[in-house]
Amino acid sequence: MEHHASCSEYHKGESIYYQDSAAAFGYRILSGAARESVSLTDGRRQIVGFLLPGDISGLWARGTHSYSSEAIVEPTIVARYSRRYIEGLIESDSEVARLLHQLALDAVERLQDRMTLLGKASALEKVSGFLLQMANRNDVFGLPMSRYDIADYLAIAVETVSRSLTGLRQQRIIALLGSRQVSIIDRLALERITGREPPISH
Amino acid sequence: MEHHASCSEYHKGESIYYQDSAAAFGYRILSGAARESVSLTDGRRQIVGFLLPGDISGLWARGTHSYSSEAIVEPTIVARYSRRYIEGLIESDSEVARLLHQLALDAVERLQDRMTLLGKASALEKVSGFLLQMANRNDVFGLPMSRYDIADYLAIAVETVSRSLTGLRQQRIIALLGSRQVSIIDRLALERITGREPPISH
DNA sequence: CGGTCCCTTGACATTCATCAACGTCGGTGG
DNA sequence: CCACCGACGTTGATGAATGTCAAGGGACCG
Repeated sequence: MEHHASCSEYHKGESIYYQDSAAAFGYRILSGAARESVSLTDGRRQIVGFLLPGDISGLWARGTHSYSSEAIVEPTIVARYSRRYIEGLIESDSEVARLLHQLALDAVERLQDRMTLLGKASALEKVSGFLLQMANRNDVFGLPMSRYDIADYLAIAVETVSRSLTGLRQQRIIALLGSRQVSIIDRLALERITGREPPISH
Repeated sequence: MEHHASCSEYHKGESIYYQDSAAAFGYRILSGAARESVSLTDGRRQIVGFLLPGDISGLWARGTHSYSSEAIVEPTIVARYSRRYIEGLIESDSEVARLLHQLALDAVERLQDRMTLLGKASALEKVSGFLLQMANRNDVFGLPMSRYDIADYLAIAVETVSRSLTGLRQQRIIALLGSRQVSIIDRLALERITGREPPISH
């Protein structure tokens, strides 16, 4: 399948694809990071997801992309696959079909996680949940995106993101090594803030 | 496939499946309605989705259900399918595989809609967007769920839902025929609110 | 009746968005 | 090298939106 892919390098801020454009390709981030966003007519922007290395994008849209996608680190390298080709493969190769189905399930799972994040009541809960999502078992990790991106992702103001982070820092729940590097000191406290209930036995 | 299904009738408030229980079955609502919810440690509840007749549930979870599901109207009739059986079918019947894949894509689409709803800034925007989602081409429709359910779905307080609705009613954008029946009078105004605008003054 | 939901409204408290100012960092050109 | 600039991040002050608390009414049911 790899020889049906083409790789491109994108600069920070550069668009990978545009909202409402024909969804002819699937994309896969090889290095760097990107954001998927919707822009509203009044200039507000809603970020619907971040793409990290290994992540797939553009495969679930029907017809046209619902979102646009832009690189957010310098540089970001992306592989592009023809969807027509992929869909042909699905028909002929049940192994590929299974893989694609699995990827769709992954997408559902991530969307559900994101939903429960947005459903949180307070800004502190949202930020804490976001950090836990970004901390993939690793207590120290980098944030490739800006505070503005985080704000638009969580649907709160930039200032509130900043204040929540300094609040967490002052309580020694996290430490910040520079503004884009986070270290979780007290993971339990973070999880308590987000408030997911432990399993109930029957 | 139908003879591998079993139908059950649920009373209002009765659980169809439980959070963290083994996801052994897929479900399909035949009549009535249900809600999918997560309960948080502090007693708050987050509703992640409503299930209306024809809707599918439980097929995307891996291992255990992330949510619990309860009937919200009296009575609610649900068909239950063994997932093991379905997964066997996927292997052997590419037609079923395609159908299931399609259903997964639908699920992604609905989750994305819901996400953009939650991403809205103001409560009025959320409620308006919710009404538009429930009004499926039909300007007059019923709301099977209570105000509390709507509140937990949109992550706002019950009182705010109520106030938003009376606000819309006072501006003659909607009419309420009893508390569970809505008639959209000015769909354009609703869409304008959802799109981007601050509250309209009177 | 008397109880229990469900819905609405009012009064008040709190959170958060907004506006404004300032600091930092990295790049760029004088 | 330094001055300047723009992007980004933080902090403070303030008002508006919304959560919280309280009360009451209506529908349904025993």
